[in-house]
Amino acid sequence: MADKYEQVLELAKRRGFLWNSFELYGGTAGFFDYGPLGAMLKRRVENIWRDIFVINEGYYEIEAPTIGIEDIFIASGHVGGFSDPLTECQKCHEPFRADHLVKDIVDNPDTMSAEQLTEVIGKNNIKCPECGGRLGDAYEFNLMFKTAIGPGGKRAGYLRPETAQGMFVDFPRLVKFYRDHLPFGATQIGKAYRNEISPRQGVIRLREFTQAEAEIFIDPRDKTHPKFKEVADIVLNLFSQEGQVSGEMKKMTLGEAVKNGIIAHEFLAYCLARTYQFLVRVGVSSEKMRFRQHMKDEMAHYAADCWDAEILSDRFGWVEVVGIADRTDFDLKAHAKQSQKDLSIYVSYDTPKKVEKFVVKPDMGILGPKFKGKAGKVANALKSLTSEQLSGDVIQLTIDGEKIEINKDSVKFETVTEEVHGENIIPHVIEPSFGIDRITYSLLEHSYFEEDAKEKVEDAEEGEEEKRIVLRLPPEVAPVQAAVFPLLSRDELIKPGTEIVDKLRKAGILVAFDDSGTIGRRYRRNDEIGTPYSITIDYQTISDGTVTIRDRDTMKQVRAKVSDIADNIYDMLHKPHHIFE
RNA sequence: GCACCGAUGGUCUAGCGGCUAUGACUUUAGCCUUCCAAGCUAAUAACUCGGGUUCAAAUCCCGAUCGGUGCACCA
Repeated sequence: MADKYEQVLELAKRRGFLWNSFELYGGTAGFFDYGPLGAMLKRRVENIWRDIFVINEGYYEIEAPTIGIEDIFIASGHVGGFSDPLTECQKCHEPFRADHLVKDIVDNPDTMSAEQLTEVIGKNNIKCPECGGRLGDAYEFNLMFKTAIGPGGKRAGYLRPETAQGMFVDFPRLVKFYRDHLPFGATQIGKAYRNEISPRQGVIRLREFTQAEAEIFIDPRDKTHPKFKEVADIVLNLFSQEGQVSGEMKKMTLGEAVKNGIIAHEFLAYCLARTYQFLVRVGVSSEKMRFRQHMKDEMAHYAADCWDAEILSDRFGWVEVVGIADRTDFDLKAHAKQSQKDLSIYVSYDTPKKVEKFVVKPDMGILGPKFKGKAGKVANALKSLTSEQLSGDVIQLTIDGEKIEINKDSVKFETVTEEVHGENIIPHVIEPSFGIDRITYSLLEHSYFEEDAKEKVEDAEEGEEEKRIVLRLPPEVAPVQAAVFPLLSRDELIKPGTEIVDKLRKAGILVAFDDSGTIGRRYRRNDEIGTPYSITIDYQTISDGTVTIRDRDTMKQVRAKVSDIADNIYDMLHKPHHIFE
């Protein structure tokens, strides 16, 4: 029996949503093309993401290169950590995970370098598990695609394995753009690349994929969110750390979840809410969606909390489509270290703090001429003294083994109360990271229905069952937004049809015109690509200037005036079904 | 990557050493047709690729590629 994945992919291939890449040359695993309808669908999904995160949250979008330089990925840990140690049999050329071969001999093979692993393999005389041949030196197989920048191959470049680093690297510029004010965020929608050893699961695991990521920089002392109230009552399917131990999912409001400490803080919970709204809006079923918290050992050591949005797919089970993490200051610190640049931001206190400070002011006008080259050292020595040590008439110092006496007139000191208005901190980062391809596949699967069509039509004949394939895409994401059909392929009906097509196109609506075959067939053709509205021109159109508009999901029809057809369709794309109610 | 299984028009499929390679649906052109695909006529369109065995290979053998399943892997 064909499962849902098979059905969806068959439709996707046939109608131009998804194609295996390079099919002409036999194809290559891990790559997919978006066909005409798929590319449009994906764009619409991305634009809804922009509407939520860029327009409504105000996290502007940037665009960084897809190739990164080595420093970036040394800082991010991808050069060192984003790899597996392999060793190859010299005889049968079978590759093995080097750390797995020695796991019975040493305690923590996953922390060992390739050289160390080679040594262990040599000392213990480990042979190829397949043919008993000698094993070669262990080497790191990095999951990043490597390339060379410029001629000569001297500078290494890597295809980015995530879009996130672009925002981190631009941090100093972003700080200025947002005029030194936390919180702020930047987003990026773009391609990322991972040279998977063995990609399977079709469109779920790709070697080249599209990510939509936001990096939101917040003040670590305040992880509340000003708009949290708006989302506190949203109920989500939460699969917490505890829940995973007991095997229990809980429906809970975000307000409760934060209050009970299940979600670390408001800001993260807020991101979960917007993620939920995004996924529902593009057509993922809320019934087949959950938020799963990373287990302690699954989370990166620096992460404060991490939740994945997962969708239930027929074949693959629960699939991660979004990761939402509080990454703390890890990334900025790593880049600060690697680049030797200060990546902190000055934050003001609500009320200035009064700080008592002991200040020593050596009088260089006296010390300078007296000590000449040593004056600097003397001054520094004085600055480190306490008020007791400075309070005598004569102050004793030892500089370079030499005893020096200084008159009290040469140095002034006092305790002052200073107002401190703020401090430099390294922001924490909240990172929602979306796998656009997986989301696009998910909504196709969740929108795919095969149903018995006869029940729906009013004057249907009893008896014969007939299958109708329909993609119940939200009108907002449907690639083709309206279809125009002359009831019969006759000139007197075709002409008003093409006029309506023009009208709709001028209104920015993607519309298809179809006059081939029977009307029923044309409805079905459009049902299976999710076209939400079909407009049919009949003889009544000629006499009274009305057409029928048919709703994809209910197959109901209403008559509407040609004169305001563009407004009507436009409204319905954004406020679904209203003229059918 | 390994092991097992598979690969025939756009889709599904028949063929299992000997043909001009089945059939259905789709698509296209035309006819018919006043609202939910499969009425009529016609057309287009396929043996995954490379070797080998044989007088003869879609069919048998080997390899590659792609796909599925299990193992491994999965920031």
